[in-house]
Amino acid sequence: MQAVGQVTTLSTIKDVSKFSGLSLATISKYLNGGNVRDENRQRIDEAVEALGYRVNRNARSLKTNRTMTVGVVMPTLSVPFFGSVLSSLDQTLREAGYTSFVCSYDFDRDLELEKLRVLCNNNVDGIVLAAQHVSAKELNEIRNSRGSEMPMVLVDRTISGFVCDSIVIDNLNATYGAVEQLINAGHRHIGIIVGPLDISTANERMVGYRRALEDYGINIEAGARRKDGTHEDLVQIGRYDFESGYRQFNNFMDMENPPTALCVTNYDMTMGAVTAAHERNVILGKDIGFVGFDAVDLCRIVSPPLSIVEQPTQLMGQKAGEVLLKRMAGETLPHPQVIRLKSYLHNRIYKE
Amino acid sequence: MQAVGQVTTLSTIKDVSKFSGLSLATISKYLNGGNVRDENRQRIDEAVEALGYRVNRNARSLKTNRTMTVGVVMPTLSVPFFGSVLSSLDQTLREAGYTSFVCSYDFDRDLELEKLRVLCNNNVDGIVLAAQHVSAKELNEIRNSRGSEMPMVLVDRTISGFVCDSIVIDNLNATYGAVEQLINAGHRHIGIIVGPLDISTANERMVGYRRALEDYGINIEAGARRKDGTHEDLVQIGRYDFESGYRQFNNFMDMENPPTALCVTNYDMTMGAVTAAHERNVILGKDIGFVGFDAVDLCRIVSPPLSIVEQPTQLMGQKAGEVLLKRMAGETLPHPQVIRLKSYLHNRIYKE
DNA sequence: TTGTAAGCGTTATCAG
DNA sequence: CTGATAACGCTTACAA
Repeated sequence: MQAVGQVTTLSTIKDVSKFSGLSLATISKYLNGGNVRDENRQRIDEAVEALGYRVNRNARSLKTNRTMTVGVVMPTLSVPFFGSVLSSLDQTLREAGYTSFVCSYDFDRDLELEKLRVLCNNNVDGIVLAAQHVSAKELNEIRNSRGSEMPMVLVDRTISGFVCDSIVIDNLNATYGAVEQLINAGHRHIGIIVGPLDISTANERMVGYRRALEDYGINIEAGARRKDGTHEDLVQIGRYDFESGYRQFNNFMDMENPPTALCVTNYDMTMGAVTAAHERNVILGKDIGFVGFDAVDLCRIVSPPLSIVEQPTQLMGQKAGEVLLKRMAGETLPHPQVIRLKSYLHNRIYKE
Repeated sequence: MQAVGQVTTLSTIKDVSKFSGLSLATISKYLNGGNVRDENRQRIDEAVEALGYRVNRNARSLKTNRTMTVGVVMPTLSVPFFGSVLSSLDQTLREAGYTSFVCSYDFDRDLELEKLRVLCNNNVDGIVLAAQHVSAKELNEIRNSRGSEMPMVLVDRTISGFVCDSIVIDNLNATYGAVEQLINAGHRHIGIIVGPLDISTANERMVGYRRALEDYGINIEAGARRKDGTHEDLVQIGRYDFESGYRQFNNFMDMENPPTALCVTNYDMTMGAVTAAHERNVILGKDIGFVGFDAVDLCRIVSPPLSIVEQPTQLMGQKAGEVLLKRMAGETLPHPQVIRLKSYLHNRIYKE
């Protein structure tokens, strides 16, 4: 090592050893909860305090093969949904002594893979992933890219063909229930704004919509024709963002024969739709039947109040943490552990 | 090592060495961009491929004292503002070969400190922090808790007394400009909803408000009296959340002598205020002068359009990355490097 | 260009 | 209970 200025080199166990006159082994043992003579206990404490010693977690990890960290990979950090999941996930893991590090792949395919790989190389003890583009094959490869199988839990979104612990919402029944409520309120001409169909949640939500209509004997296409005679589609596919909700809502309203009710299937799109409705002076719940997603704040405040599907984000994070902790502790559980959480329908019927 | 089941133990350079018949040194050198004979190049590539070798970054870090990772600590991951900063920050760092790991302290004081400490112990090469509760003394301690001074950049929020590179908004002039515009539009009785004053941004925004009024010779207290004769305060302190904006807006409207114009100083509070206004049938920009913050989506869509202060979140993340990269590269720059970014006032004057 | 060997800061084994 | 000592997987002089 060269002398580079006045660098106060970080103190190690070796320094603590010199300072206290005890051996490395004794100190390490004590620092890891072992028993030492009371007198030595004090000497070590003093030395640690005096030198400002802090364990080098890299060195420790190299030796123990554990980092006590968990990697979390999310599509974005700009939407409240994931933030809320993260918060309870982090807390659950923290209570067990783990730290979680979050990465966003910003909806990007390559980045999704890269982030996962980097985490593995950094030796996290487990991974929580809200997956989108990555394939079952790639995930298997990643999971086996180290000695023992990397503990892994999928949240919110799953990847078809990839057998893995996962915590998801019962998306199918979420939209089923929402649409059913609209049907019960007398609607027969119901539209839906869904997300990109390569995302499992979007797919499932659409299936729930279709099934509800089927079960009640309603033809999706019925009555939806454009001026030029072609069919109008009551299923509008958005990108899970504000713009999509805004635009697709307007698309619906501009139809020859607009739906009398609408189901909008995530937070941002719900915000977009509500904004568009406000702008057009369409009163949701009154002029048109409406069920949104996630925007629970909003439904309390808008008048008349909106019907909203609420997803248990906190619980999702907590469950994900719990399952991951078990896997990391090496508990043998049936594989995969799939937990499908129920969403809650805030049902607000409009009354004159 | 004991034989624990069928664990395919992860391959190391040693394995690559055996497989290829070359020495550790040669392989390491090649893997780090050094020159080897073409023939050996191939043998190594083959071995790496065959064994699925991946470098153990812990071991590497132990040796090199670099991890090529950056720790980012934020108050929350549930608001779009930080998500947007993170996105460009991550990209900037990634282009230089660094990976960023994000932690949220969920507005919690203890957690804020803990996250910083854990990151240091994990040997990140640098830290980006949006600080709130932590003191200058604590930050100095953290910055010096290792050999060389830990490169560190503050974003959005600063800590008084802590000398550090920081990328912030010119908050003072942001509200100054906003209030000035309201004054120019003829308002003399102007209220503001600010955030918690222990957050630097909130403080600065309030100062900007006060100074604008002073400069134009307007008395803040003028005319604001409650029914019981006490003063009403045109400065309402919220918590930077939706609820605060909603409630404080209503507080203002319920005053004996409500302000004729309002400045609301972050995204969530702006959303709350807009919602409350909508609910009360108060038309912002027409019935009452209004300038919000951050909610650029909204101002495009609401009618009449809102005046909004837009913060350059992307640029903030990018600049933070750039400064941090320089520090991590050991460039000698004047310390501290403080970059104060201008916000942009979307000025929408209401016309009948 | 290649190989040998030392050492990064820990933990863990095994005598004392 | 304590203390030498050998790893952990990698990088890096230095020697060949």
